[in-house]
Amino acid sequence: MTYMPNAARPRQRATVRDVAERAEVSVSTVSRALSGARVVNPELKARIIAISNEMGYKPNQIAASLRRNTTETVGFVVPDITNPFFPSLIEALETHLREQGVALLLANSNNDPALESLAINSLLHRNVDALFVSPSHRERSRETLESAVNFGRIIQVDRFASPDFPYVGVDQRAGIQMLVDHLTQLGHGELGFVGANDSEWPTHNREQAYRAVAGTVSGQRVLSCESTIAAGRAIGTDLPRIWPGVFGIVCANDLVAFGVQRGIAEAHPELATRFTITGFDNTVLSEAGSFTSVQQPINDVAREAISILTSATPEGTGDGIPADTPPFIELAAELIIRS
Amino acid sequence: MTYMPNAARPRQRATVRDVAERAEVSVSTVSRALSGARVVNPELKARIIAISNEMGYKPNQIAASLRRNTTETVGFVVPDITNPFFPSLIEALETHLREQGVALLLANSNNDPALESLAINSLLHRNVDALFVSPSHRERSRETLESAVNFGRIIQVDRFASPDFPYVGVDQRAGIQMLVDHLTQLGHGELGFVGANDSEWPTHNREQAYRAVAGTVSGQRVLSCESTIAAGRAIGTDLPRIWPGVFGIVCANDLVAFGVQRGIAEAHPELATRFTITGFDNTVLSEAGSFTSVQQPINDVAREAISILTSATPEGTGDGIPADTPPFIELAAELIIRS
DNA sequence: CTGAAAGCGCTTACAG
DNA sequence: CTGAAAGCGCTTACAG
Repeated sequence: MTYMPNAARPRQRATVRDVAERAEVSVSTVSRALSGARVVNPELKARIIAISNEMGYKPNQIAASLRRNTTETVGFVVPDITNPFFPSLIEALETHLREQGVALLLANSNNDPALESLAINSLLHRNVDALFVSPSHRERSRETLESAVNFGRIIQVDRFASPDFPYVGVDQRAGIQMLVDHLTQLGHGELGFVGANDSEWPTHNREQAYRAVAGTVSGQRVLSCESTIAAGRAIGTDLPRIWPGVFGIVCANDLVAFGVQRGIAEAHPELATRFTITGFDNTVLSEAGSFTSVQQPINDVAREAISILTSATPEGTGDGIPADTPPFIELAAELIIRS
Repeated sequence: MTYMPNAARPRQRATVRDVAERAEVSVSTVSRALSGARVVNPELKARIIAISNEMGYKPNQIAASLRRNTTETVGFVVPDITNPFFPSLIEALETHLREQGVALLLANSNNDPALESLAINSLLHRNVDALFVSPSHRERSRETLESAVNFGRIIQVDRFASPDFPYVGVDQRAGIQMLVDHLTQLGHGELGFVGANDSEWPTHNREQAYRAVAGTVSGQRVLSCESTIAAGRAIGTDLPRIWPGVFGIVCANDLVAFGVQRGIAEAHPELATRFTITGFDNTVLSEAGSFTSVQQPINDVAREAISILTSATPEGTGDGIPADTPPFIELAAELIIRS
């Protein structure tokens, strides 16, 4: 009951030394027996393992990290964890990493390049073995990333900001092509695109793809907004006035699509059935709104991103300049059609 | 171009020693100047800071962690990151932690107590300073948690499994009361509850609250299912047959509510407008389905959970038995009414 | 106010 | 196959 600061408390966790003393061997032998890094006499090994289990010994990963210069931890900086796409991606990454005993340090940049910079540096200084990042800003994230170029293992996922680092994402253009084809087949001669947004790589890229793929007239029909439900809703409210007679709407992502759909339903319920709204990312929102969307192969993206890491050639000039240009991988997407 | 393993590469990062040599002082002085842990001659301090910046020196947090026995990292084990409630909670926690320079190690247990056990131990062995966990299972998570009792700083958030650790969540009963009152005021004399689920603390608790709060007849009208959209949808499809004449439906959470709503809309569109479905957690799903839900004070939950940590008395017997019974905190929820 | 030294708990050359 | 020793990069009593 007396005051007892942490430092004065009896040590809670056994160390290699404790195990070594109990087993009457050297710490080296304990370490080797438990890590399997080197051959140890089988009987001795068994005895050490038994004693170690008995004592509930677990190696202190921090000490091991310091010595081995590897933390078995990777960072992931996402721009917006409340966009349901990212939890799915986090889940996929984590599942694959767990198999390799790697843990995930997560940071949310809130689509703010300044916060992102802090987050990236925070994770880097925690000596993550690798850093996955979906850059918040197509242009303004670049500087932060490139200032970390001497740390070799940064992988861009889903969003791209710098050619100096590998990228794994989805083939946006093919996805947009599928959406435009789908709308056309449904009889929508006139199309429009909602959610152009220069700051984010995917929305910007989808806009570009749309302009290239839709017809001359439809290709020019583009509205910009933030990638939020609220922004989409505001536009949806006005859409029949802005583009009279246009009912085929390609949206930059599910957030915007969902908002547009709701805006129309609220302000123009009588027109709702004439519209066909499409999204992108096939999140729970497109399921919610029952609109067509494009499914990214999230598991493959995660696996590919991780494999870049493990397959990375240990070559390099040693001064931070990689031997080859970093891979830029775009995986095929799938159209998920809904009523 | 020649093969050069990592170990042979020129050291990338400056260390205290490098800074000390360049500044012609001892490493102790560098450490003190940069950490501010002790008074250092102001001019000297300024010079050291300048040199350190120039060299781009950043302390290796792993080494500092080993020495100080604190990692400035906390773990958070969530049961289902694809339930939009948890990303919101993660975001809130991370925001508050960031202010204190603490990073978040995230693990997803996928509602699986076995995975959860692995995740908890993985984070513990990484020496997190504290561990937040939303236990996957009301009963089966308990053993895992209690086996970690010698690690003092585990906080249960949103879900409860063991009385040995603090808990912060929402007042489920008050929330359910508000929902029942709301439905009654809308003229629904007969109510039913969908989504009873013994394995999860919140759904179980909400069911209990519902039974206590709804009338004698309504209180017995309870259907069990998994906490997923799909399970809710399956029930929704059958609901008019199961409970004819009952149109006021309290659901265990937004996932179930959303599913029920869709199931009804798909299978019985003519009845859809007669139903009033309510959810819980006020996620994007209740926004999506435009149904009434209960908003948890997520920011307060996060803040409260963190403050338990910092306000923890350093008392204790030193053998893992805390001086008092751990706090059990239920914060007030808010009814969000939608059409 | 500053420095020399110890030590956090591991892993891994180096000898034998 | 095993042990004694060095060392990862810090921080912090201990002396002065």
